[in-house]
Amino acid sequence: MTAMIPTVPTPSPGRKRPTIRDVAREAGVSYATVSRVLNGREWVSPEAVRAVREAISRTGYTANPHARSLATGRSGSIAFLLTEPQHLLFEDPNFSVLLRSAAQALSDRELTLILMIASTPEERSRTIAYLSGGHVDGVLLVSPHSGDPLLSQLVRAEVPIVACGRVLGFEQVISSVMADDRNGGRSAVEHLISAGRTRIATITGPQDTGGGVDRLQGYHDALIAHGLTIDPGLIAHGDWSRESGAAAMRTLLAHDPGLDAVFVASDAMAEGALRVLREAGRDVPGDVRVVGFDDSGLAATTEPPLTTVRHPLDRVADEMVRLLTDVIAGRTPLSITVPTTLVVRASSPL
Amino acid sequence: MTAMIPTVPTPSPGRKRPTIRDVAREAGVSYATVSRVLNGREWVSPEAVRAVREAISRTGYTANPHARSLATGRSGSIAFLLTEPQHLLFEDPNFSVLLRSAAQALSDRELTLILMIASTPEERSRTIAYLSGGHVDGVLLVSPHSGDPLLSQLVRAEVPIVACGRVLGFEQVISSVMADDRNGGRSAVEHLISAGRTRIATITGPQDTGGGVDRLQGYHDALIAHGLTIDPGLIAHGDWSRESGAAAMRTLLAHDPGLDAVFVASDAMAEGALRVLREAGRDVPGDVRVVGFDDSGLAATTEPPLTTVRHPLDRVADEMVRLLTDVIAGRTPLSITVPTTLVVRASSPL
DNA sequence: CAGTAGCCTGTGACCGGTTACAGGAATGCC
DNA sequence: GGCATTCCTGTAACCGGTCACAGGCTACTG
Repeated sequence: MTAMIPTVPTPSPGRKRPTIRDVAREAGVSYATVSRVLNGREWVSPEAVRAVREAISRTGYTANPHARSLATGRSGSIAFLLTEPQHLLFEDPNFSVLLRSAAQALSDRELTLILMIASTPEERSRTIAYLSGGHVDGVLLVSPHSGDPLLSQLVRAEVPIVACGRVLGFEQVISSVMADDRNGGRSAVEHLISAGRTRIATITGPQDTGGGVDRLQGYHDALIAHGLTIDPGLIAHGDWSRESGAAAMRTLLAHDPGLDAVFVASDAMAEGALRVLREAGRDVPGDVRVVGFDDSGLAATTEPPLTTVRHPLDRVADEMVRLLTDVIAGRTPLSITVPTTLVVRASSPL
Repeated sequence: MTAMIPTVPTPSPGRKRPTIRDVAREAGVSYATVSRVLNGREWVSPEAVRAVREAISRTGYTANPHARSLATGRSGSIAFLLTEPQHLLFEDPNFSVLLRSAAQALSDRELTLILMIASTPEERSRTIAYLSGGHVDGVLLVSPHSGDPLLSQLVRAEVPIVACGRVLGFEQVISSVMADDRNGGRSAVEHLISAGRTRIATITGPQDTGGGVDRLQGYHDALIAHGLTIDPGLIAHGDWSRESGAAAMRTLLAHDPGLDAVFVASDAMAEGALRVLREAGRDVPGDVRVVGFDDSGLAATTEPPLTTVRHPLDRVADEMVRLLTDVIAGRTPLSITVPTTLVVRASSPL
């Protein structure tokens, strides 16, 4: 398929842009007819269509988006809202990938992506005002924490929302798309168990996020299913960042120097954990096997490359956008789960 | 400064949003007066101001952005346009940092950031149509290549633009903000020279970008200033990506196995180069010193940590936004350079 | 006291689309 | 031929703001 790039007949500079009435005059029809041709949902005679089409290309007309938004009440744009504290935002390639995929999915539907970052208090209040002010048709919410007051304010303002990840406590009001965190976690730990490891630790994410809770639950599931006991001392918490992963790993090693595997709930934290293990003289995967979560860009380039659970963010973004258009159209809240798969690399080979 | 988060009195759900006329009725004034209070650039009596203020908070009024845009001809939004091929976009934390900083700078000026990614041909044509359609007030252009047809189309459409990095061939028509690439490159290479290295190679960026050309020029400057000869075999080209850096390093080693230093024009490429050097059994910095460019998030975590030229992207983003508002206001094209500094780490210590 | 300058306010036109409504022309059917 | 139906089109109202203009009121000046 050769992509024809239409050479837009730039409206002669200086003069102001042609309006629908200019086109109408040029085509010898009324402006309502032009509008009808543009939207194509009402009956228009073939000749009129042709005349309008020609007039449009002759004048280089493009619709004024603001006028259209005013008349229809839709803006054609969607906010991509990040609420994580600043330093986490871009350390992990995850956000970037999700952003890129969302941009693509929206663009395919002729929607535009407005990026909003609400880390600081002023940013947050500006964000609320903006979003409830009707600037956007809907919101894509990234990794929200359940206690965040932003959530209830958005819900109150009745802005259509789809979140990435389950929003604890808001399952009935906020639609979401999540990876199958629980089964992903379970399969990661089962992989470690089937390699014969028995003193398996985990570094989890924040317990006020769906991913944090569910991945830990998967860890429990696997241990219990295989008759292993759960040692609270082998469970450490992080905030998804590298540094928190490193710190958690230090804690775990202090508690049990003989642990022989770790399931880490994000690749960024796993990267920190690997660093600490290396510094502590442990061989990975010989002494300690490590499995991460996300299969982000990092995973292939850590030392050693990381076995991890693939979190299909492109799929997630796609489903989020699809779901959001449904929610905008009036659908009741819904949660969608997309499957995960284990990607085996050197940090825990087959 | 305590950040007061105003509790927006959400307009009672169900009923539709109050308009300026509702507020006017409530306050007992005409709607024009309300508009005046809102914009605050005309004389209004103190009592009227108070009455309107109260009516606004009582009704929970917020202005309809589309109506305002239609009337004023300004949208209040800026496009952040990425034109790099997809795989490069998010591998390098640079883009993310620039994006984050730009979002911040725009938000401070009550402008919103619309993210546009134009990698594929359809995306490009959609982008052109969108941008020349008057949806946005201006465009922030990231690392454009000089041959890109998008450039001339945007210029033709008279969209206000500020680019990140010099746009070769468009210096007179497109404003830009660039790091001091040439002096940055020069200082990097002088650092290597002062460490006594003499067979200094370089891996440059694309030669149709300002950064690519200028950083290479800095390399030339330093060698010439210190009486060293320029060996074309010690100059290799990359596309900013890790892989291209690795490939270029292999080429260089093949040409001159005895080279004792490399200046790499981006950290991502430097990361690839370090990997190849390690595989080739070279000690860094013992056998080969390496200096990168950008001081991106990668630099501190490479093995060994990378000495690099700091590219102050937060400053750059800030200047871009400031300049763009000027350009929108009618300023003639202008180029701004922000200084760089050398950050010394283990890959080429003092 | 007339004239004028400075405040303040309301009316109405306008931005550029969408869409309800009414009506004209052509066709089909009795 | 009369009438309903279907197709097509134009007029006008509307979306919710901004802003030019005209005009009223007060206060100051000569």
